Amino acid sequence: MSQPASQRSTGAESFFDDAVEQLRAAGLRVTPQRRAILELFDHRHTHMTPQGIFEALQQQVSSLSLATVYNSLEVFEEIGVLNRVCAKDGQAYFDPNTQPHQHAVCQRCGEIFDIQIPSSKLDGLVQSLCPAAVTNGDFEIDSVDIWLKGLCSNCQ
Amino acid sequence: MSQPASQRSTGAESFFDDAVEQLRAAGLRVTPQRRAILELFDHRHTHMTPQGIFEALQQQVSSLSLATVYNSLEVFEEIGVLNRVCAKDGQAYFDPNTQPHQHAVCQRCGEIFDIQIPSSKLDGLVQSLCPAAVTNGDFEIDSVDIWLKGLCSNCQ
DNA sequence: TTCGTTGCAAATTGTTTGCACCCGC
DNA sequence: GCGGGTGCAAACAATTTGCAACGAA
Repeated sequence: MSQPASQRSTGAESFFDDAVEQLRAAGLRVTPQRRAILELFDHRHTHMTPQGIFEALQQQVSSLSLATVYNSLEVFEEIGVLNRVCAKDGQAYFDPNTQPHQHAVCQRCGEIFDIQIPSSKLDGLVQSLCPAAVTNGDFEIDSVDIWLKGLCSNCQ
Repeated sequence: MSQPASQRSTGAESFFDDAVEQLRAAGLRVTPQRRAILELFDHRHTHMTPQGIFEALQQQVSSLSLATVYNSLEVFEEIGVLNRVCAKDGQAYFDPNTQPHQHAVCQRCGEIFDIQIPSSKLDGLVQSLCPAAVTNGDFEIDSVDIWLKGLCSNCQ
């Protein structure tokens, strides 16, 4: 199958290049720290916590501050380079996949996986939930967040 | 419509009575503090945070400790009297509805509403998601967590 | 009377903030 | 050089824990 292009409106090649471009477009600076965080997401294309990012980087980036990691992640979220994902463990995970998608969490290892649900299927779901779905009268549904819970292939 | 019975295997009358019965059945003590928390859930049948419960009760229950609230909630969760619900705001909410159900969150006021989705419909959804839904090969789906995001009737 | 529970305060954990110094543009 | 960014340490917020006193069974 053809790999889905993950670029945004800018049309850059990779996640990293695209992110740098969006930083510049927003008038923000491309610092070594931000570069390092983006490169990390470019290599491991997974969901990571601020703490995890910090630990992964403090070896290579001398004197990196956890506060800077938080700061950068917030910036990345604001310009749409990363998505903040709040898992049930109370921690914030950041996701380089900014396309609409859903998640599956392994109940044993805690790893978060992306799920691509065709928007048509999702729309159908929302439609089927709409009528009298919410107990308290009419609730105007804006979006749907689906979390599958179970076991990943490694933990089964 | 007939109101759905919310009792568990014990067959008690109200949420409060049922909860007390389950406490005793588990060999745990029914203290004034635990009673107060259960009564609060019995009156306001909604989702509450530990802090919110504490604030609601410290007026009537002299010298109630926040630690006790946390402690009691953990006990209630363990014996199946309450469900812990982790919302996106990072806070833990506790839900007296222990039947399988889904949630809708108002993006403005933050209130959490229960949604009753027929299990047949939910099964259908899982079925439709199962085949090749998860990017990383086979993921063994155990349960599904659905969060509708939007505006409640009050905030529209 | 006994042992589960409570209250308090201190410890943890995740995240934010204030501020002087630094460096990308 | 300017002004945004960084690092550090302190501040916060949510939650947990240690321990002596307490009280439900």
